[in-house]
Amino acid sequence: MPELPEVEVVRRGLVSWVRGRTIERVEVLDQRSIRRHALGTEDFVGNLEGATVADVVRRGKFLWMPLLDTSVGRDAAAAGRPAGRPQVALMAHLGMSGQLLMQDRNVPDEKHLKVRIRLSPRDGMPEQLRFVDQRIFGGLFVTAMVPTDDGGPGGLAESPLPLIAEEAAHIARDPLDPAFSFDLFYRRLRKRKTGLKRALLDQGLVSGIGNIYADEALWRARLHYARPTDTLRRTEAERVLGSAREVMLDALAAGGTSFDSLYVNVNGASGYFDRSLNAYGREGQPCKRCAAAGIHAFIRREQFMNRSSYTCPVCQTRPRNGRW
DNA sequence: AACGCGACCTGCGAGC
DNA sequence: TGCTCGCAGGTCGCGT
Repeated sequence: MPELPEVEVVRRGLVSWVRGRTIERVEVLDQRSIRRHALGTEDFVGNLEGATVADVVRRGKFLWMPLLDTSVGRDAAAAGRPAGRPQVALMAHLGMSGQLLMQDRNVPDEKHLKVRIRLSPRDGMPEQLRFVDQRIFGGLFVTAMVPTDDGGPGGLAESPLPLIAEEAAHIARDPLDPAFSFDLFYRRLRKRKTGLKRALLDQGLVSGIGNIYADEALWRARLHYARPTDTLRRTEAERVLGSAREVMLDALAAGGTSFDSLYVNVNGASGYFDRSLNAYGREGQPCKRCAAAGIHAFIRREQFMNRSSYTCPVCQTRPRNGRW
């Protein structure tokens, strides 16, 4: 469900509610939602209770909250480390259906409420941060903050910390990251022997792009999903990357893409970017660009990578004989 | 290195 | 009405 714009909407919504607040109590209502926390529920809860949220940071679709722990701070000082430097973070991945919601204590539990985090009181702010997840592909876990070789966590809010959550260290920077390097992306792309959409969805090459925005970026760039990456000219790679950046910024401005109540921001509201989609989910409907040029062309749906891909057969021509 | 596939889950709408 | 099927924004790990 959530791709970069949706996760960024959540991050922005969260930051003013949770930064500087202390986690008072954690309730895990479904163990499956913390299965990526290998040391179990007790360890998960123990790491969180008493810690203070320093920030909310994102890379690609991973979101985490570096944690300050006063006791860790004292230990750190004794050990000669800078006091108050986050050693761990609360990591969240929303998977296909995860939600992070800020709720008052009197709001009834959501049907798929998995984890409840009570925060220290603050005037006019909801008490609880709730993790709600229907399909349980997402989850929460505590992870170490480790030094990164590429200069910081990235995301739109550059954290001042030269550390990254360990479980996000294998994720490449995303196209909205000010430190994203097109040259590095293009060099790595040309070395791949694969199709363009597969590459766009590879979070180790470029992060944040999922099935919706891959199809939208390819449509905007007039490129086919199966185009071999090792034949892509620099201008074409710039076009598709620029399109991805544009479409995700547009979606961000619209509050994200929601087809139903599954994707909502931290206040429970849906985004409206689905009205602006040109390819995704539009099977059988006219290609708007072709229609504007007086050509009758209809968006086609095909199975690719065990999921649906939407393309215009006229303006996104399929590669022939691998010759470009 | 790349790819295909299954696993991890619940719920919805279509069709019978 | 109730059943089965296909489908859904993602990631990980296995075998080939």
